Amino acid sequence: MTNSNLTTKAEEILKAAKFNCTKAQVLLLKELLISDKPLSREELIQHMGQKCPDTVTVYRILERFCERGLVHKVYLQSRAWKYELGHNCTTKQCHPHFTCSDCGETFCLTGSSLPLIKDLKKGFVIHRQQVNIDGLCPACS
Amino acid sequence: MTNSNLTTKAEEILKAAKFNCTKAQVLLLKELLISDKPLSREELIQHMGQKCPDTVTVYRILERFCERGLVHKVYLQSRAWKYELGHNCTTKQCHPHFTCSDCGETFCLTGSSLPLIKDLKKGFVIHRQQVNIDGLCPACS
DNA sequence: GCCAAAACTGCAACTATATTGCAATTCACA
DNA sequence: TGTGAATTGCAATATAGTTGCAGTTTTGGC
Ligand SMILES: [Mn+2]
Ligand SMILES: [Mn+2]
Ligand SMILES: [Zn+2]
Ligand SMILES: [Zn+2]
Repeated sequence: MTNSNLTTKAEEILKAAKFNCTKAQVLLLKELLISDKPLSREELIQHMGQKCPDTVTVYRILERFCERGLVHKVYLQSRAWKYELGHNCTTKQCHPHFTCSDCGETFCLTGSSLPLIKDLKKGFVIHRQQVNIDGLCPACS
Repeated sequence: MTNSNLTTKAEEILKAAKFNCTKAQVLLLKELLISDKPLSREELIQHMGQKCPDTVTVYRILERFCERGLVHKVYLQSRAWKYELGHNCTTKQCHPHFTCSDCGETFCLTGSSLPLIKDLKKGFVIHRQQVNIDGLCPACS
């Protein structure tokens, strides 16, 4: 996809979700669109290079995106939160993630899934089920 | 279980895992033994009261316990890590956790489980699978 | 295109969480 | 009981995320 097509796509997504097409939001969304794994604030900032908005702005954009479900936080071993688009997830279930204990790399297992948990006691309402697997990746095993 | 029995139990566990029975390690392990959910460093310190060891010591003990598998870190929404004994978990799978988006309470779903993920690409080696569910607890739904 | 209101941004200060270095203390075990 | 190894406390430091506020950009109506 050309950079210009990518920009258009990002703008369309923002409009559809009723976000303003500010430079910072478009730039950040483009990074999320081309990533094949969840990214930390730090990683996003590195990828965005010189045009990168302020750290605080990055956090605030991510928070806004999360509030409306455009983006998910993924809770992994790393101390820093990671963020990814929600588009590979069903209503109640995110695809599983695999993190290598050795090299630290995280992989999105978009092809795999587990059933939603059953037999929850009365009164529990599931919003989203996340699966995280620790282990060794092909490069490290 | 009386407090003295609990102490004995903690000491036995420590010895079995080749840990020294220091005051701090016994005290901390006792807190983990009586908890029905994963606890943060902050929560552990509050529970331990005046006899509580230094914050740094708490972190270091937890780290040592984790290294040898006595304790697991649980990765939840909260920014602070949470810790629990590994004794409710099988080799490759921890019991699922449910965290209420409203009140923030975390529940150990020791009665439920999901199958281990299948069809992982060649070369991936699973160490541990964690399942985290966000939603509403009975009190909040 | 121009304007006002709303949304967004950057900077500085701040909070929360975890780590490191090092000297002092405690523990296991002979 | 004495000794080396393991553990601990304290102070300093690092890392991750938040808040307040003034200034800028964006949108939507004209
Ligand atoms: Mn993913
Ligand atoms: Mn648990
Ligand atoms: Zn690896
Ligand atoms: Zn609740």
